Amino acid sequence: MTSEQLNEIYQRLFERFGPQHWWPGETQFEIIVGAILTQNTNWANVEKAISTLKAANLLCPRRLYEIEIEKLAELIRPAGYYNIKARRLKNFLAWLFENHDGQLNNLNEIPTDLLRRELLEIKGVGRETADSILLYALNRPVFVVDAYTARIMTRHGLIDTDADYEQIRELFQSNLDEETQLFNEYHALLVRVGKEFCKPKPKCEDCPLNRLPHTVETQYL
DNA sequence: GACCAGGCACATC
DNA sequence: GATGTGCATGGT
Repeated sequence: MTSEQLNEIYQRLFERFGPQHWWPGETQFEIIVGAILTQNTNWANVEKAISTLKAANLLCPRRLYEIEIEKLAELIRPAGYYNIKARRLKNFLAWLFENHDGQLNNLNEIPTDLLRRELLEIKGVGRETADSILLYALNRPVFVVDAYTARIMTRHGLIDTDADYEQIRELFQSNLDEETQLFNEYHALLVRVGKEFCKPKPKCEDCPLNRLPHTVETQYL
């Protein structure tokens, strides 16, 4: 897997789909909330929960920090796993208020690698959630790996089927220019093509990544 | 009705 | 370290 191949994949995706305008959220905090709510969950369901929070004027750190967890759980119900996700949102806010004065702006001074370690210590914030927050909410050049990324790359025979999260992230980060905008668009494009073509039971014939270098036959492994 | 969706923590071996 | 399981809603 070379830097040229990774850049070619990006070019093909961008030419086919164009800019994806990620993350679909208006504020830093909305992006963070979305990153937690979308864990193993369809984005359409997350949008319902976000709309409810927005309508209740709760999409701000202070008010979400102060609301009772039971009320929060009920409000985010459409996003699924609502009890556990309410706890995870509370865990993030506890960290923000107890360590950084409740101000997202205070995170700007922290080096990316240190901030990533801090985020990963929050119960309910794993690698993908932490990296999504870093890239899309905090504009740090961190490549986000998700289920689509891994599935696309393995199905094309471009990485080992047993490659773990950090190995896949390393592959992208070390072979691409370390630019926030490139990582942003690249991940969004992988999700875009993954939703349409790289499903568990795929219909890959018209995928723009077809024969790069895989063949249609190898996709059905 | 089965399957899937932009994960994660925890138990167990 | 690898593998299995609970968490839950809504769309196809």
